Amino acid sequence: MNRTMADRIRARGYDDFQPSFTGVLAHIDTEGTRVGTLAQRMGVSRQAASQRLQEIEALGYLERVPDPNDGRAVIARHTPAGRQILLTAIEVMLGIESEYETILGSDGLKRLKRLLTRLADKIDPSGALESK
Amino acid sequence: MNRTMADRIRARGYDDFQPSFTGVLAHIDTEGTRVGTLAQRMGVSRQAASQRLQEIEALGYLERVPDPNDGRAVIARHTPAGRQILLTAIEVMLGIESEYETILGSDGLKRLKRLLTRLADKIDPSGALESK
DNA sequence: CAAGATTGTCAACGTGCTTTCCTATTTTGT
DNA sequence: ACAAAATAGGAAAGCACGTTGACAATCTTG
Repeated sequence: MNRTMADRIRARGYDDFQPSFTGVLAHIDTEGTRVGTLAQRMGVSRQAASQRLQEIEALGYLERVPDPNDGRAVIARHTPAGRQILLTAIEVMLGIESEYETILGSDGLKRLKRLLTRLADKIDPSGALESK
Repeated sequence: MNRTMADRIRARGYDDFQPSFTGVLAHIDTEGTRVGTLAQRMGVSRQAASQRLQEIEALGYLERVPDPNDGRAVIARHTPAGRQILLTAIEVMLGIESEYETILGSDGLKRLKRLLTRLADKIDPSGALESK
């Protein structure tokens, strides 16, 4: 699904969009999000999150600003272009979901989501990383 | 799930087992399977399949023999050690499934599988590769 | 206020894939 | 029968995305 999303977002003119971007964009809130928090939400290391962030920043969809409350921290937030691409991504996602709904039926899709959510919540609650 | 499997298979003494191996091992039938067929089943390029095959062969779980019916082709098949590890993998998989069953209930797991299978069958029937 | 913890990053490397190019064999059309 | 085309497999290079280890800067504590 993620790959399909990336393909279609690219097809809409965002040539350099990578599958890994969806996770980043989706986990940054409107007021911006710190790198560590983002990494946690994505279930990857801070370093990995930082790398994606840099790539996306280079394309102009995000910017990194120092956290006023913590000199160590950096806050990533959407640029206008980023909000634009986010809207596109949401459209694309809804489109894909509606295709799934055609295949599974409205109830089927709902049940699938519920089952997967339940599983994801119980299993490996925050990824296998912080076990360290 | 795949990562969990690999972790547990490693924990059972197969130190060098990689997550990508599950797909390979699972798609090779008892009489052996040609590289191209395997690639198709795995949904990757022949080259990728060939690479995994070489890694697994180096560890002694598979062997590659020339196809007697086609001088171009190569057949990959399990070695005794390969059948051994395959049994382990199946045990591990059943273990994981039973954990899922605890979370979702027996009916829940069955429904989940059915929904996912239905989706997988309709979507991208043989991977986005052979569209080329 | 020194000792320790936390935040982010750089650098190096691992895994799993793709693409491009190539050889060896088989199949086909005439 | 045989050249032309198709097919099977693989080597090499590169890419996407992650990891780990080491580090400087800043914050928090005893």
